[in-house]
Amino acid sequence: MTSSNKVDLIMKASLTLFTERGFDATTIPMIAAQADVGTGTIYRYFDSKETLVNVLYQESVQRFTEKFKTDFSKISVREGFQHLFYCLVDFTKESEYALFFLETNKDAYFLNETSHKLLDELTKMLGEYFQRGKSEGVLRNLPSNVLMAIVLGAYLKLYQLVRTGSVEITKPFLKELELCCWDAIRNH
Amino acid sequence: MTSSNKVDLIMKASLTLFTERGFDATTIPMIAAQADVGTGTIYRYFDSKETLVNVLYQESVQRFTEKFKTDFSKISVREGFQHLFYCLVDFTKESEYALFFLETNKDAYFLNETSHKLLDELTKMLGEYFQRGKSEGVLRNLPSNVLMAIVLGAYLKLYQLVRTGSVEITKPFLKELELCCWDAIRNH
Amino acid sequence: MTSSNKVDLIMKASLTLFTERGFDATTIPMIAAQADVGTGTIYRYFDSKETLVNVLYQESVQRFTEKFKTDFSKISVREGFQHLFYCLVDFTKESEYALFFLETNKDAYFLNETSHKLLDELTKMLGEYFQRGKSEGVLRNLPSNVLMAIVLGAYLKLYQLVRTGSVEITKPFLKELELCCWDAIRNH
Amino acid sequence: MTSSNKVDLIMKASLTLFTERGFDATTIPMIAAQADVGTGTIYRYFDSKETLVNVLYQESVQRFTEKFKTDFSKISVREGFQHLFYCLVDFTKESEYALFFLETNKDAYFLNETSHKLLDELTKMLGEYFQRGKSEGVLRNLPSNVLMAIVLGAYLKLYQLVRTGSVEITKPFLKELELCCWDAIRNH
DNA sequence: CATGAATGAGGGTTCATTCAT
DNA sequence: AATGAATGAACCCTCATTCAT
Repeated sequence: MTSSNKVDLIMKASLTLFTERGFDATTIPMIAAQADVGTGTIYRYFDSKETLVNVLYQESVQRFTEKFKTDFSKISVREGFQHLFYCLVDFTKESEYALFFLETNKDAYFLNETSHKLLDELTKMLGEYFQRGKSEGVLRNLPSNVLMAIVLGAYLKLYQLVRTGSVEITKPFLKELELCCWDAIRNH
Repeated sequence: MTSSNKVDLIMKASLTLFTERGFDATTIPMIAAQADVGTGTIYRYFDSKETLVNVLYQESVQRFTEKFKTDFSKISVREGFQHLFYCLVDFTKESEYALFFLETNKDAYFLNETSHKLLDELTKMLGEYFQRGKSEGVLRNLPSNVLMAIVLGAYLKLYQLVRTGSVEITKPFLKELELCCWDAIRNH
Repeated sequence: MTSSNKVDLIMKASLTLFTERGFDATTIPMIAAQADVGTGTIYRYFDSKETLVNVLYQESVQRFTEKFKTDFSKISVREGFQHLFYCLVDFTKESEYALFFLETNKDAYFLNETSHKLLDELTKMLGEYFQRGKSEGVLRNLPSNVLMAIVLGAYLKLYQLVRTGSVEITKPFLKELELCCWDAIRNH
Repeated sequence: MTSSNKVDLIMKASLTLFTERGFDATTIPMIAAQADVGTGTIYRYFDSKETLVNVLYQESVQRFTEKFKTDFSKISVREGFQHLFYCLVDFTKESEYALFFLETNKDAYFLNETSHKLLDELTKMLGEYFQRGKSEGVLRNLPSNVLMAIVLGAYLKLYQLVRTGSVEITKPFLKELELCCWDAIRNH
C-alpha cells in the first residue's frame, strides 16, 4: 500500500545480490527478477545501477552509524566494545546482507562522494572509540584502522559462514565470539 | 621455458587485476594489455576467462597449501600458529595480490569443482591443526571454521590496508599482529 | 469544447516538438509535459504516437489546402503566385511550426496512406496552377514538381532562419522574397 | 584489401540511412545490416553513434568545401554562381546522399563543435561570394544567408525528387535549373 | 606461435504503451 | 475523464571469444 513498496523490493533484492555476487556480476534483469518487478521499474526509482548501489551503501552505513551512536563517556572501553560488537550482531540480524558496506572495498570504483563521506563519518566515530581505548591503556597500541580491520574483518568473514549455513548463531556462541574479538585487541 | 613465459605474464597480470578490480570488472583486453600480449594469446593458454580465474585460484591455493605443510607433530600448537601466520605473511610478501583466494568468497559463481576441492583440502589441513589445538585445550572451543574465519578475516582486511598504503609493515608490527590473532583464538 | 481543449494542447505541443526535434527525438512524456497533461491522456485521444503525427500532418496539409483554394480562373498566373506565396507567409505567421508538413520528407516512414492522399491532393492543386502557368507561357517549361520544389524548398530553408532568429520578417523583405521566387520560375 | 574497407562500408550505409530516415530513426543494427558487418565492428571504428554522424557530416562538408574553393578573383559573379551550382551537381552525382549536411539542421543536437566549425568555414566562403555579388550590384540586396537559403533550399528539395525517381537529370535540364536559381537571386 | 580485427550475445537504459486508480 | 506507475521490447554499447593472417 505504501508507495515505496516497489522501492523496498528493489532494494532488498539488490542488497542480497550485490552482497552475494558483487556489483559487476549482478545485472539489472537479475535484480528485477528477484524483486519481481519490470526492469524499467528500477529506473523509475533509481537513476542508474550506480545510484542504486550507492543508495544501498549509504543506507547501510547510516543505519549502522545511527545504531552505533551512544554516549561513550558514560561507559567503559570494555562496555564500548560490547556495544560495538552487539551493534554488528543486531545489524546482521536485521538482514543477513546488511553488512554490505563491510564487504565493499572502500575504494570500489562505483562508490560516489556521498558514500565516502558517510563511511568516513563512521570511521571517525570508530576511530575515536579506539583512540580512547588506547589512551586509557586498555587497547593495544596499534593504529586504530588496524584494530578496526581486525574486528570487522573477523566478524565479516564469520558472518559469511552464517550465510552459507555452516555456522549457527546462539547466545553463548556470540558471547564467546565477542570475547575472541576483545581478546584480539585488548592489552594483555 | 619460452611459452611458459607468456603464461606467467598473463597469470601475473590477471592476479593483479582480478584482485584490484574483481573478476567481472576485469576484461580480457585489460589483461592482455597489462601482460603485453595479444588478446588471442590468452586463449592459446586458457580455454576461457573462467578457466583462467580457476587456474589462478588453484595455483594460489596450492602454493599456499605447499607452504603451510609441515610436520605439526614436531611443533607445539603455539608454534603451529606462528607457522600459519608467517605463511600468510610470506605469501603476501611474494605478491601483494597473492591472497586472491582469500578475498574470493568460496561460493563465488565462477569457481569450479577443482577449485572447491583444493580449497577443501587446505581447509581440512587447517581444520586438523585447529582441532588439535582444541583437543589440547590450548585453543578456544569454537568450530574450526570459526577460528579460521577470525584469523583469516582479520589478516585479509588488514592486508587491504597495506595495499592502499594506509599501513606499513615492519617486523615488530607483524609480531604484535600475530599476537593479536593468537590472543583472539587461544584459551585464556 | 471541454475535451477538445486537451486535444488542442496536445497537438500544439506536438507540432512544436516534432518540428524542433523531429519525430523520433520527441517522446510522449515530453509532449505530455509541454501540453501539461498526463501521458495517459494523450492515448485517450490518439491511438499511438504515429497516429498523432499523422493527424498533425493531415491537419496541417488540410488547413493549408483550404487556405490555398481560390478561384484561379479569376486571377492571373502572376497573381496566383502571389496568392501561393502569401498563403505560405500567412500559414507560418499563424504558427512558426505550421510548415511541419513541408519539413517532413514525403516518404518519411511514419506517414500513413491518408497523409499521402491529402498531400497528393494539395500537390495536384499546386500542379494544376503550375500547369496553367506553363500553358500560358508565363512559367518556365519545367516539370511542375520541380517548380514547386524550388519555391517550397527556398521558402522552407528561409523560414528555418526565421526560427533561429537569424532573419527578421518585414513587409518589404517579404515583397522582395516573393519576387525572388517568382523570378526563379517565370519565363524570362 | 585496404584496411578501411569496413569503414567505407559503414560510412556509406550510415550516410544513406541518416539521410533517408534521420539520425534518431536510424539504429546501429540497421547500419550494421546495411553495411553487412557486425554491430560491434562499428564501434571498432567509431566511438559512438554521435561520433559516426559527426565524422560523416564533417567529411561531407569538407569535401564540398574543397570542391567549392577556387580563385574567385579570376571569375565573374555570374561564373561564380555557375561554379557553385555545378559543385552541388557534381557533389550529388558522387552520391545521392552526399548533401546530408544540407538536410541536417545546423542546430541539430548531435552536431559537435568541430562540425559547427567546419560548417561555419563553408558558410563564410559562401558568404564572401554572395557579398561580392551584392557589392558589384549583380545580386539582390538581401542578407547573404537568405540568398544561400534560397539556392541551397531549392536545390536540396529538388534533389529529394531525384532520389525518389520523380525527376531525371539531363544536361539541358541542369542548365535550366541553374538559370532558375540564378534568376532567383540576381538583380533584375 | 602470436596477433588483433571481427562478431553477436547480453549488459544498462529508455520510452511507447497499458491499466488500476 | 484523467492520471502516472508499471512494463518489456528495443535501443546503444561492451567484451568474451574466434579465426584468418
